[in-house]
Amino acid sequence: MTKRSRQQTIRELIANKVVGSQEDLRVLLREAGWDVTQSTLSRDLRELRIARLPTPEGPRYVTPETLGADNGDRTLVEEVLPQFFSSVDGVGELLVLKTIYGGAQPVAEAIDDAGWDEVIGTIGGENTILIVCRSSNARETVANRLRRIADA
Amino acid sequence: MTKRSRQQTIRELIANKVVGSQEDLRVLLREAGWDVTQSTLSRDLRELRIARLPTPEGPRYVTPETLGADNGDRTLVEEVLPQFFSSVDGVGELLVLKTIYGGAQPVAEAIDDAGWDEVIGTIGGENTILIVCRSSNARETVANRLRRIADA
DNA sequence: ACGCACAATGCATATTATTGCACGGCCCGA
DNA sequence: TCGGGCCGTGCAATAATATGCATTGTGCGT
Repeated sequence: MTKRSRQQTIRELIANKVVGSQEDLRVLLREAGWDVTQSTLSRDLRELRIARLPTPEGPRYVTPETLGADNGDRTLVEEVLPQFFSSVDGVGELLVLKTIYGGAQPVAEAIDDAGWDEVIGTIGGENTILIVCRSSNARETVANRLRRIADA
Repeated sequence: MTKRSRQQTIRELIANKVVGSQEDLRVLLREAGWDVTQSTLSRDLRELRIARLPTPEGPRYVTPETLGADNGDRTLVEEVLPQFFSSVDGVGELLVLKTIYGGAQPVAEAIDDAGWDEVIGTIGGENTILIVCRSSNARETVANRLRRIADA
């Protein structure tokens, strides 16, 4: 009955159901025994810092934790690189790829998944990825490939 | 002029400015040389998976990546290094800088921001930073510089 | 018990976002 | 060269969200 428990319920609903609008949420809450207006929900969501994320299937409310984790299913280098790419440079067998802040992790993962022969492994920080290549030559190849993909 | 570059610009704007509405974004884009309608932005934001997060100061658009780490303080190497420095060592073009626990991230960022020519890139973990230098020689230069700054 | 302060909420409305539809440009195959 | 399909976009209508203001309830000090 209290505001706090209502907000707790909201958290659970958001985590477990598809909530596309505050009106959706209102209905779910009614089934759970609460009856409040959309205004209240707007304020609740703000206090809970629950974000609204647009998706191909329409808007969805998500918790910040989910937001970080749910980067969708975009694991293709071709898809993710053009969005995050900043620059590429290197020395010896080492390639250093820079991305916009927060982009290193997803891009590193995508490169890993690509399974390129020239690449031995990757390490991603916040905005920098270290790519260890098989040779200096391989480094050039990969660098060029990355540049081409980034420009797509 | 292309959709992709526009979306790239959107990402940067979202990352660096306070964007509270699609109309805000429209204005910023116009200053950057694009002129599109709010409808288009609605679609762009969906494709970019940029979320709208309610805050006490009103709604804000944020990238999923940004959500986890909100650090607005610009930091100078001279400021953070003496505070966190532990040791520096290396081999070949690689420099390994150790800091006290938790210090790697801010220091790595500060070094990035410094924009030293000898440095190709940095990756920070919890208490260790890997610095990729342009050459073995460059590594020496940087190592000495770091030591000097750390002692200040 | 009274009255004040303040949190919580609803109501009405302002502000924002989404979307159906249509149109123009482009690329491709015949 | 001529369609045909498709992508990107604007426009306008619709849907959804945020908020100013009023009201109610609750606790507290006197």
